[in-house]
Amino acid sequence: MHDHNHDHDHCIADALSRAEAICAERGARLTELRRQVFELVLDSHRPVGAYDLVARLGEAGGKPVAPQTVYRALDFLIEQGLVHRIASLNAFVGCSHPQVAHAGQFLICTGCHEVAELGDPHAVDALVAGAAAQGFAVQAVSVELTGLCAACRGQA
Amino acid sequence: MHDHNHDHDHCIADALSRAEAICAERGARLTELRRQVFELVLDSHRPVGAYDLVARLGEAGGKPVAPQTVYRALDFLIEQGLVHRIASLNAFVGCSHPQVAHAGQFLICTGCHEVAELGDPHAVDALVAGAAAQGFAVQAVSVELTGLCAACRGQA
DNA sequence: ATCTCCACTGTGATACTATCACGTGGCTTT
DNA sequence: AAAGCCACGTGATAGTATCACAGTGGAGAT
Repeated sequence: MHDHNHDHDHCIADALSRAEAICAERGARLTELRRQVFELVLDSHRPVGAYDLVARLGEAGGKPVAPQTVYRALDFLIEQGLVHRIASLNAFVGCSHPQVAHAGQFLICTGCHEVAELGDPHAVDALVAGAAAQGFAVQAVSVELTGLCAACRGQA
Repeated sequence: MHDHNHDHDHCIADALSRAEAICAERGARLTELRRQVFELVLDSHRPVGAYDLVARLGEAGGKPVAPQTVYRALDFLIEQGLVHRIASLNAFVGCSHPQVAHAGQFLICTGCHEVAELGDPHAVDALVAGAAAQGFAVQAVSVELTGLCAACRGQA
């Protein structure tokens, strides 16, 4: 599955504490709802649909939650750089390195549906430079690579 | 508007004749419907929503067209490399260089909403190489840069 | 201590995007 | 001529996202 020999519980706990630190530092309010949504997004390394989150919150929390509520929480988490949106999947993933601001570069496996981040500032710089050469001022970068991860390649 | 000193009518006619040549060569059938959809997509250099196309076909063609019909035509055009899908906008644009197969790299202007293509194979190669270094086999690449084009920067 | 404001959330409706499932007709292939 | 594939028609439905308005509670000001 998604186990690349890592302690996922620890991974989640770690991300949560980092998130708390980041929000505290910025004066952003990581409310209970937002924390719950963040936890659910972190639950796997797979992208999660907004309506999946709606459903899971309904199961877990007792009282059902409206889509709007989830989208608002996601907007917050994305603003804080804790969550990324995968445009090509209409889905969301937890960020692996929320400390440093960075444009997302995602490796999306069609086999196991896991998503990894590729931290290659050089390639992004090249893209931004190329755009600048055409007079284009880049504000946001979205790089999404679809394919097969190492584990899934092995199985095939 | 979107006029960077180019003859847009000629631009469309040119794209159409190239499309016909490409399809003929491959034995792909560029039917009347598909040609109409392609023309509408080319009509501006802005991304067009599928339902925009549905509406415009309804106005122009007389008999209303179902979404499914448009999506099928778009699927065909994308397969042939004549049209690209912009995931971050859920919209479609005509391809500038249908002759050569290429992964799309798009410059999306938030000012005028025009989309240009950035043909920088080097940056893409770097991304693919970076992915390969993690054992990831890339099948498809999506690069979308949002920002301000030269013209819109000038106005601001 | 109270007031006030504003950010957060609740709630119902609605818009927008995309696909499923099934049927029909035409053109190619044999 | 028969078989079969491909494009298209059609109605329903699934999936994604936002609008508009109302209530609530906490942080800071007076």
